[in-house]
Amino acid sequence: MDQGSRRRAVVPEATIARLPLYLRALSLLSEDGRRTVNSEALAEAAGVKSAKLRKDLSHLGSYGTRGVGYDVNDLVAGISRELGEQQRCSVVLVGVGNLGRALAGYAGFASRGLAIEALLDADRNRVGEQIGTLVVRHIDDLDAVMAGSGASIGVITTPAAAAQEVCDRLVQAGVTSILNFAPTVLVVPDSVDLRKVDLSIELQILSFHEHRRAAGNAPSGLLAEPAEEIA
Amino acid sequence: MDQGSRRRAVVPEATIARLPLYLRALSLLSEDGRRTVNSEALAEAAGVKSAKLRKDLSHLGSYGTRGVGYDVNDLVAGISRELGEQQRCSVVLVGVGNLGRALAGYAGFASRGLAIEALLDADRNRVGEQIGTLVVRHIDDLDAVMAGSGASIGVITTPAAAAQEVCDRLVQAGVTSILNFAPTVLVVPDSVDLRKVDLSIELQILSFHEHRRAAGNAPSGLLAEPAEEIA
DNA sequence: CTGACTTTGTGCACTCGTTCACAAGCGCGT
DNA sequence: ACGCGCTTGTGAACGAGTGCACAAAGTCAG
Repeated sequence: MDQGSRRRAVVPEATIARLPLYLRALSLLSEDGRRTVNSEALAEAAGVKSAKLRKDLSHLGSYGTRGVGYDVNDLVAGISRELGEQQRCSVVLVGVGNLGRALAGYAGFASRGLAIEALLDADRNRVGEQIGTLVVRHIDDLDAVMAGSGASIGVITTPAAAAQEVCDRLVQAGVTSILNFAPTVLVVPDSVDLRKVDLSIELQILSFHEHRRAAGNAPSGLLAEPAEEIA
Repeated sequence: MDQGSRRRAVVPEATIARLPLYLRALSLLSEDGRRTVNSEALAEAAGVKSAKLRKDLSHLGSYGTRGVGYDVNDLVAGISRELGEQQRCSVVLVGVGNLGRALAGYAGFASRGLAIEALLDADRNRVGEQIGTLVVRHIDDLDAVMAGSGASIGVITTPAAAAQEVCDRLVQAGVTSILNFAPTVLVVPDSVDLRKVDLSIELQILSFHEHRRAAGNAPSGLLAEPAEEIA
């Protein structure tokens, strides 16, 4: 059975991470009425080098035409399929603070096949609050929510102290992928896919570069030669 | 004299990205009263392998004692210095939507030497609103704000459509590092350091793995081995 | 003081990802 | 019909990062 899965043996992780980028760039092009686009133009729109773009796309098969470029619609379809947007993936979000609200209100999800099915929180004061089209439910309703939605992805936007417990409950409820925004290290069974986003770290990295830039401006004498460093 | 700048020739980018993690783990250990910690324990607390931790730390110099481990306080001081937390880095945040609010309220910044100095928005309805200790100001006040704070880092949490214009204004106002949360590709002069965080992409990556898991159920061997160690 | 034990720091091999450069392939003009 | 000029797809070189395994360097008991 080698249906369409000839070349799709392995798609590198780094490539996967860029596909949504390409998809977004392609959507803009499509709205502009572009029918085809070459790797140079698409790469620029996505903020990558053209060679990288071509190699990435080559991993999902041959969607381009030499001498012409890529058919915008075909490519959108191809990438979408690769990302699994056919089967609308249901998401449960736990922790309706500012960040949770931000994610709940993010328009990009729905159009990408990702539907946030439920908002949960441990704070009874927040339960019942309406956000967008959803109503916040209590975390204890998790099992009921899961039964109703068949969600398989959980998003944690709780304070760090609550994250591990929430994580455990999500796992027990049958969630198989978890996206953690809480600034803490979570432990999950090997069978669960765990990703982490740490908003503060990005700023600290910038701060580092800022710092180094300032330091690098200093007189050259400071950095000097390694000279007698060894032994 | 030759203070700490002996070995700091080059610190790999990947290492820098993990330093905040170590710092957080160390803070917890410090609060628990730990005076020293070995690479094994710290690595587990930070969610990395011990060898990686040691190599990372070795890039900032020799903060460990063989046979004992690392002095928690020394290490905190060393990493903090490396990250440039001495000079409190001022941050200007533009776009006070849900995400902007979430970042503004994030407690972790202040304790890491990162101070959000100002919140700006283009929406006059939001101007004047108080968030934490700050009052939202209009984006047109940017130059005044910059003059008063000397901020060098800008954070963009506006809708995608407004991001490039905001970015340009930040650059013109003298910001030298920008963290972009808007789902769009920004163009900046080479002299400006630009980083990007795309919240929706992370979810799409999870969705992909979810999809693949469902689709590619086991051409090869069995899944996984029993869980190893879950502290 | 010495020897055994612990833990760091690091050389090396390996994997993963990026970049270059170019042959293969395709459409178009003539 | 046919070569010409584009653009893709990809082999190969390169570079960054990871993990292993061990020697170096310290502590501690006796």
